[in-house]
Formats: sequence, C-alpha cells, structure tokens
Amino acid sequence: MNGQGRSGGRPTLEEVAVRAGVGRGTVSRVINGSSKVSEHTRAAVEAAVAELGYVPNRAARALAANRTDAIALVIPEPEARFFAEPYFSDVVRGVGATLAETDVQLVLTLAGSDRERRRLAQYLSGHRVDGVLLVSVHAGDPLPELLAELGIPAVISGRRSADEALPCVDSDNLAGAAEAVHHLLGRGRRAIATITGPLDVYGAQCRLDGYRQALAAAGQPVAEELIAVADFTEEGGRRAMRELLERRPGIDAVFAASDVMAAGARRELRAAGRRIPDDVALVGFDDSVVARHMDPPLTSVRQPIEEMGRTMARVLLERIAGESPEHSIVLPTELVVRESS
Amino acid sequence: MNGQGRSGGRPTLEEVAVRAGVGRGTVSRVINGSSKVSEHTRAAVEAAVAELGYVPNRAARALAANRTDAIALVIPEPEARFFAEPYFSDVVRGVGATLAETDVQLVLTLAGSDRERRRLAQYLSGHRVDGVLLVSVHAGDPLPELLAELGIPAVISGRRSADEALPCVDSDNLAGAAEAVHHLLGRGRRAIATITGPLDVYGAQCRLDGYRQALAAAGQPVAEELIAVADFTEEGGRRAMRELLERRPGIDAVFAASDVMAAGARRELRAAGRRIPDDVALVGFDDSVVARHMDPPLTSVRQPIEEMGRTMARVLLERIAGESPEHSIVLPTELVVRESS
DNA sequence: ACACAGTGTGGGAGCGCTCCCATTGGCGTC
DNA sequence: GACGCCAATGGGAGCGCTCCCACACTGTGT
Repeated sequence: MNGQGRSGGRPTLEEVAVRAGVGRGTVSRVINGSSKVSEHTRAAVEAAVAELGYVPNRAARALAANRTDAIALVIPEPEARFFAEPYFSDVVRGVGATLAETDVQLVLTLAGSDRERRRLAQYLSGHRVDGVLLVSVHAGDPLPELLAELGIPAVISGRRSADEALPCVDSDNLAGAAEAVHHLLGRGRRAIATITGPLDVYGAQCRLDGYRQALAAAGQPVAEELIAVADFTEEGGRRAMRELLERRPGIDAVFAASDVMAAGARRELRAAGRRIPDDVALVGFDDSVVARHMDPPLTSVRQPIEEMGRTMARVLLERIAGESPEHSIVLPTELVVRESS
Repeated sequence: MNGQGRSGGRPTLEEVAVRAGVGRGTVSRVINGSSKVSEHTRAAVEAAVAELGYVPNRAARALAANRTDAIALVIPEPEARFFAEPYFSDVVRGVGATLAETDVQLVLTLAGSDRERRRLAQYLSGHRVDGVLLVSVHAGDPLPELLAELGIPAVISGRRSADEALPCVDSDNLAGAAEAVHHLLGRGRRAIATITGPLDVYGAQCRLDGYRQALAAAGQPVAEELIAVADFTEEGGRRAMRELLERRPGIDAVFAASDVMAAGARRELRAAGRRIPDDVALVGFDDSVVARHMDPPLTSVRQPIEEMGRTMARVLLERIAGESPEHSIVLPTELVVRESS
C-alpha cells in the first residue's frame, strides 16, 4: 500500500519525528496519548505514524521505561488437569479478552514439576513481567510469598484460605453448593449426601459449608454419615459413593463437589442398581463437558470461569497501575438443571 | 542468602564484570555460552554471576540483539472450542515442555473475531516475536501469507491442504481413520457408515480417505450412501446419523470423525432404539474427555496432541535458528478401544 | 514597560545489552 | 631474535525508546 520506511528496517520514533517535523519527545507524547500536545501537532504526528506504518519497538520501550507490558499466567500443570477440563481455556479466553483492549502481552508459564517451579521463581526474580496471575494455588506453595517479597503485583484465583494476602477472584463456592442442595430439597429429596473435595483445599471446604448451610436453612439436621471426603478424581468419587451407600442405603440424592466425582458416583450408583434420577438425584459442580455428556446429563453448578479470567486480568492491571482495587472479588455461580435431578 | 546487588536495582552486566574483574564483553560471552573464553575467566565470571544473583535483562538483550526470545501461539478461538476440548491445553503443555529447556517465552494470542485477527496482523508486523505457532488454520486465512511476507518463521498444525507453504506438524488422520475402520471390520461389522467433518477441512478429508482406503483394503465396496457429511458439532453428528439410518437402516457400525459428533450420533441411535455396541458399534476420533465419559465409553482414535505441541515448538526453534528441518511431520495416532465397539 | 506564570516543545542522557573492532600477550617459526 | 599469528579480552558504539530539564513563546498582572 505505502512504503514501510525506505531504509529497510521498521521505522523508528526518530523517523516519525523527522517526517512530522517535530521532536522525538513530541512523538512519544502523542504515541502514549499523553497530556499536553496541541491539536495541530498531534494531527501531524498521527499522519506521519500512519504513513510510515510505525509500530513502537516494545523492547526499547521496556528498556527505557523499566516495565515490560507483559503479565504472566502461571498454570500449575498437574492441577489444571482435573480442575474441570475447559477451565484452562476459559480462563485464558477471559484474560485474553481483557488484555485485548490493552497493549499487554500474556505470557504463559507452566509450573508443573518442582524443577519448573524453581525455574519460574528464578524467572520472576528477573522481573520479566509486570504482574502475575496465579491459578489454583496450593497450600504449601511458596510462590505468593515470593511475589510479595519481590514486590510484583499478583492476583490469585482459587485462594488458599479466607484471608489470602494477595487479591483474589473466586466464584461463590458456598452459595453455589447451597443452591445445589436447595434445589435437591425442592425436588423433595431428604436423604441428601455430599461428596467433597480434599478439605485442605479452601474451595472444597466452602462447598461443604454451603451444603451444611442449605440443610440448616431448611431446618434439616446434618448427618455426618452423609458426608464423604474424596479428592476431586473420578475414582475417588466412586469410592466415596460406595462408602455412602454402605453407611446409608436410603440415600435419595447426592451433591458432588465436582463433575468428575459425580461421574464416579454415577458409575457406582449404576453398579448398585440405582436409577438416576428416579432413585437417586445427582448434582455436580463445574458444569464441565463431562456434565453435558453424562447419561443422564448432569445438573451442575456453573462457575463463570471466563468472567473470572476477565476480572483477574482487570484487577491485576489496576494493581500494576498503582490503584488498589477491591481485595477480594466473589463471582456468582449458576445452577444448570439437567435430567440427573 | 546473599546481597542481591548493593545499589538497589537488579545487578547489570557491567556490575558482574567489575566484580569478576573482567570486561563487559567477556561476561556477555560467558552468559551466552559462547566460544572462546578461558576456563579460568569463565569460572570467575560464573562465580560473580552467582554471588550477585545476576539475571540478564531481557528487554535490553532484545533491543541490542534485535530478537525477542519469544514466540507466539496463535489460537483461533472459535475453532479451538470444538476441536476436542483438551486439545488446547495439551498443545500448550507440549509447547511448554519444549520451551522449558530454552529461554524462550510463550506469548498467547487469541484471534477469534475478525477484529482480533487484524490486531494480530498488526501485532506481528511489529516483529514482536521471533516466530509463530499456528493452530488449526482455516481455508481463507490470510495469516500464513502475511507471515511469509514478513519473513517471520512459522509452523502450522492442522494444515489446509497437502502442499502447505509453511512447515506442518500433524497427526496421521488417514492412518488413524483407517485403523478405526479396520478395527470395526475385525469385529465382524460389514455395514460401516462414516460421519465426516466439513470436507473443506483437510484433516476431515483425510479421515474420509482413511475410511475409504480401509474398506478398499478389505475388498469391501464403498457405498456413498454410507457417508454423511457433518460439521464437527454434536447436533451435526445427530443429524448425520438420522440421515444414515434413513438411507440404510441396516447399519451396524459408525465411524465418526470426531468424538463430539459421535456423541450426537449416539443420541440419535438411542432415540432409534439401537443399542451400542450390540446393534451398532461406534468409534470416534480425538479421544477427548467426551469419549471417556460417554455411555458406553467410546472407542476413539487418539492423536498425540502433546507431542504435536512439542514437535511444533522444536521445529519452530530450529527454523528461527536458521536451520531448515523437515518440512512436514506426521505423527502416528493410536486406537483406544473401549466398550462402544 | 517589565516580570512571571504557564503551555508546548526539542533534545540530551541514559536504560542494559550485543556486536565488533582494537588491543594484548603468548607462542611457534625461519 | 625479530616476525607473524591467533586466542583471549576490553570497551566503544549503538539498539529505540522514555524521562525530564531547558527553552521558546504566549498571555496576564502591575
């Protein structure tokens, strides 16, 4: 269409300045949308930018301004796997959506093995990103402390406890679980069991609390024998279901704290000759693919994962900009009712 | 543990040089593992690096060396969705695994909407990455040409035709499909239908060819009425199945070119009162979560997605380094047999 | 008439690295 | 013993940007 700068390489700020008949500083001001530039000059610069097809050199900018315009999304690999399958892509989509409006790069960092985590720590020490998004942090994880120490802005999703030092964005695990149980009560179920995740995971704890609260709110006693602890895996869900059936054969509903565990429970129920939902109603959590394709399709609590991604990115950008927004954000869940209940 | 550089900020090359009692150039050579440095000097520099906790400033390096040490993974969002759910995370894991051994960053770029694709083109024009990984490129996509024009190294997965200009890494769609059909033949099935993806997608075409070849190899005629074209969606699979049953009620096996379409087909078969696998055997493609959790669990063709990611990254790095490795790599698939066949 | 803000604006001084040329010193050679 | 050669090293010159100080100019008040 037009010459992209005669002398070979990409055009530089300097060249734009010459072309527009102004100084470097002025072009820089225009590029950065900054303050005081006369309307006339601004127009001239913008024209020159357009003609030359000027794109700022990110490295030079980073070097001079001592920032990178990049944030890292840390994925603790092993977890990401069972944490509901589309979770990962949904988070990325959400984060991406927010970043699309800025000029910030998303750098993906996998930290599965211990070796990789060490690399990551090293990496972050190099201050190669302006901020960090942490997904599904685990109990003994040193990363949050490291980040705090290095003074790198960070936002967590899947907090480790009620009082997390870093800002958090989470879904309302408690309310979601409560809604699920409330729904089962509404269907006339009375012997409602629950299969929980590992209770040292805060989210799992919240879901159990939600279960308790919903029963309490309905004036129902909470029988401890109706609570089975599992580990978010299918096999764990199955085992838990077996225990529950042994302890209380009369169960007529199960709230599983994840779809995958619900899938395990379903297999066990089948094996025991229980029909779903006729004999036992089943509700899961996550609303993952598994839920949609289960037989019968599984009623499940949907988390607004993409929105969580968007929100996390937004909060992080605000933090980086030096604003101190809300410390903890809880997003509402939604019960998706299907044939299993 | 030790002082991280007394004067506040991160230590610089210069400071390491002073500390080691050598010149900047020498330190640079050591850092970059480059050529001629005496054993003695190298040791001194390495000691200084360790003591100071020196980490090279990426921006400065990028600016001076005119490279970025970053590659982009372009995700055409809308596609990524139905292209088997874990696809995305598996590719990322593979790519990450390869990059973990280098010092190259993975920058994630979503390009769902047309607007985003334009942004992306703009972005790439800025030469902000050393290379690009393209996943699931579509027929009319201008990206590959743009990249070629800009002279940016790139690698594609999911090529658009047999002779793609850019280097490709794909799974062996044809052989995978053939194996699936062969398997059905081995189970004694004779009226084997297939549900294909959109035939302007090269991979879908290959799978259909595999179906044809397997039948031909077994001396079976290929009846066109046993071929139904769909679109990789569940609903499409369902419709295709309905057509097939109308055209040829005696079908005793179906090879669907994706698990999601197989799920659609299963629903239709159920509705028609056909039992799986007793009346009709069903085989899918992708070996996604859907397959594992279907009822009955679905036999499916597994693609080595993570390995594809690893390979793509490897090939791209080689390209960037100026080597010209294999142009097109085809990775073997694997049939995972479950109860549906 | 003068001083004094207040806008816009130009351009020097780096940011921390790589590239590459110049320099050093040790050693083999005729 | 002078010469050449090469491995090893030092350090200047940028890379393209942002930051910020200094310098016009224009007005306004006295």
